[in-house]
Amino acid sequence: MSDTVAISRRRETTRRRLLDAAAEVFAEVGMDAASVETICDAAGFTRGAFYSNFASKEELFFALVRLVADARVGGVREKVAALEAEGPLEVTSRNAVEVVRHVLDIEPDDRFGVLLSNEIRIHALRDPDLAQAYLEQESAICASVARLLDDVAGHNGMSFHLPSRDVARILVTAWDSAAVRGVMAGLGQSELARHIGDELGSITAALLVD
Amino acid sequence: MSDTVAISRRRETTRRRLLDAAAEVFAEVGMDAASVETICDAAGFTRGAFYSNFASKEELFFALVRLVADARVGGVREKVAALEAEGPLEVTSRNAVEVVRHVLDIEPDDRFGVLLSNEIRIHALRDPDLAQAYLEQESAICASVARLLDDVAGHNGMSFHLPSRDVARILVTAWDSAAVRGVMAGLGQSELARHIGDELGSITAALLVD
DNA sequence: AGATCAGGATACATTTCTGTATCGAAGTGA
DNA sequence: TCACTTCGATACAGAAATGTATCCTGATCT
Repeated sequence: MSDTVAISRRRETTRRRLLDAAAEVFAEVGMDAASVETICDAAGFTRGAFYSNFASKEELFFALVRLVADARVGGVREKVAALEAEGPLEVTSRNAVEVVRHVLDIEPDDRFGVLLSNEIRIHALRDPDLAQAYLEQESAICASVARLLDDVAGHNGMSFHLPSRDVARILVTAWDSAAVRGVMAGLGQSELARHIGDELGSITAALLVD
Repeated sequence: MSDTVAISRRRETTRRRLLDAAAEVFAEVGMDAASVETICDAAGFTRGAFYSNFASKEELFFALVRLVADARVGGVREKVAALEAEGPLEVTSRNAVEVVRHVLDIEPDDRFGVLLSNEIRIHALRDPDLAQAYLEQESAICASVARLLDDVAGHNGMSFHLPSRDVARILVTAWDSAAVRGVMAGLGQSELARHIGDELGSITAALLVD
């Protein structure tokens, strides 16, 4: 009995290492340009291990998308919960920027994350299953952000020019596009974060009614 | 003399057909998943013609990106100029939606266009040269839109909560993301256009100060 | 008309990738 | 300790893609 357990454990870590390596390779060169062998090299395995765990590169990609989506959504939920637990945030239209910096903190995306999520995005544009997963993920994230916005605004007697759900979507969208521009401009980790923060801050301020 | 002219003309149309076919194939399956042969089939040529015109698939891709970028920027400039030539647009915060529908008209992007521009985008994320081209294109488009916004707002004694350049960027960004969501949701041409229009309209209204 | 040449087609050599079938090592239970 | 199982490594065959070298056609000029 402990037999199968130990064995599945090994299998699990192998799968995981392959998935991690694949994420990196996919981010770097894209899913289509990545060969199975390249992924295996990066993971420190041979193709034997790969085909023992996945039927194809596509199957691995699907698994990876699920993993990433869950991680993202979970991460946002967590951070939002943490923010709310810190007690009511003090906000005025003046320091809205600071609040959004907190929201930004939700996902300190670096180059790697931006590349990976855009890789997922383009494949979701072509595959209905992936599209659904992508839309659900985005929707879940927006819902979390919207809740946070409601909370913050409510505790400060403020509101937005749009339903919080729309504001959330705009912010998430702007965050993504700012990240893309930042990566293209070759910004490093910290510059990237500040760049995104500034952008989101000014948008939030503009959408706030006080 | 008319020799070389006629010959270059044939060459030009061959190049063009290859570029058009490539655009379609790239949009459909992505640049990395597209084989040179597939592109040639789509264009009605063999690989001989291809390698007689391009050194590699990458070179063709670069040429295509330039073409698309120029077309986009030019298209936006044109439509904006046309809108401005129609005379001062009447705008109130009430019909801001309608004005933005005009702005939307700038580029009635269908599924094909969305796929292609996102394909270009992800490669630009990985290639510095492409990145520069991409950023310049976006910048040029935003500039046009910003001019239009200034014009419209000026003629109506209104302004925005943000510099028009920022508003333009937000709108272009939102437009892109709405298009992506629409394509993922499987919307057709007309639904897609309305979806994007609604989105941009409400954002514009929210950012308008009257 | 005949010569010439550009440009696309054909044929070929090479590389790369995939997927499967088989092997061997390491860990586990009796 | 010995048989057994699992799982990753190795070896192999086939397919697909690339790039080049050569051929062929049709248009142009004298």
